[in-house]
Amino acid sequence: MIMYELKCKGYIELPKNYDLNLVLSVYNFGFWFDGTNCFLQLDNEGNIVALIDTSGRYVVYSKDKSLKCSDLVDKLVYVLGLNEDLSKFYALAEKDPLLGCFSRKYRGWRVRSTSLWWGLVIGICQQNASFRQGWGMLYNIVKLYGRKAVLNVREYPLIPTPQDILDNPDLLIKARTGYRRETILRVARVIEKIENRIRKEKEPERIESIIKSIKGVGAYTARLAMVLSPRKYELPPIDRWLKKIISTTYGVDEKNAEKYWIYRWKNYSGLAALAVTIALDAVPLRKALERLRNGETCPLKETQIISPINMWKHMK
DNA sequence: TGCCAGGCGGGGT
DNA sequence: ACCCCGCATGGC
Repeated sequence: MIMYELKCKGYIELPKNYDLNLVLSVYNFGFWFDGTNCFLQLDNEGNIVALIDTSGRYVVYSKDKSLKCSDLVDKLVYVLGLNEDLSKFYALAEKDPLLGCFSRKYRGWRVRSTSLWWGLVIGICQQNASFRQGWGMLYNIVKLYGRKAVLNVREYPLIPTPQDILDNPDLLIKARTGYRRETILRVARVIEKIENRIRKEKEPERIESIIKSIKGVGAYTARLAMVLSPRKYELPPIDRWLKKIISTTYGVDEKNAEKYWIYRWKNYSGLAALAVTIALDAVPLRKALERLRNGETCPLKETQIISPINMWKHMK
């Protein structure tokens, strides 16, 4: 249990074209977001966390009381992407057959960024599994390892640290991660070194290749983690699902899908890839292709199916 | 029941 | 550069 010494309170000035409710909702769990209040972990260990509501009122908590409030708030601003100008991305999306609707109705969306460690675990859990299965694994991992933050009288689950997982690797089996377990353990062992090597790198290709040096982490996982953690969008995480969607939508051969995607989305290729999963509710490939045929490229409002936008309602 | 998924690496050509 | 297979698990 982590207790906190320092509290910094304030009110976020919300930028134009920024939808905080959307940012907090997408790809979140019910134990972190309830529709109004959101718990955010701002570091690897959970020593710095925040509560924020959809109006922008926040409290940042730190275990170390010698830290400065302004630095803590900077972390919050970064995680929420408050300084990120995506007007170019949404301009490209406007006339796109996949993301046209998304750009009109959801242009307030930003990535809610996480640690590189957790970004990689997210990617690994998506490998060769459906959206629902992958996020089920992640839910199990957070719940089973049981790291917690105590704020006021409430407890919030924290992401297990790499050490937590190395201390009790068998919980990964219980979390139903299957053969992905070995890859998660390899990441846990080297993540600190990887982070240090990446720190001095700027080029996305270099960063990707450093991350890919971990066995079991390929282009898809490395690139997804680059989108989710350091907000680097140049390289798209393209899996079988998106590859097929690209080739049917734009009429390009599957083996040219990535090249075409980058030509189309420039330095926002990674962001666009993630946005498509939101726009199509991450439905399995068959259904996604059917929806494209019917021109249904906006997220659905119905709450029956679990989707990136409403999974917080289902996974509490 | 027996497939087959938002990957990946190893082993073949 | 390709192609092909197996891999835990869950859903259909």
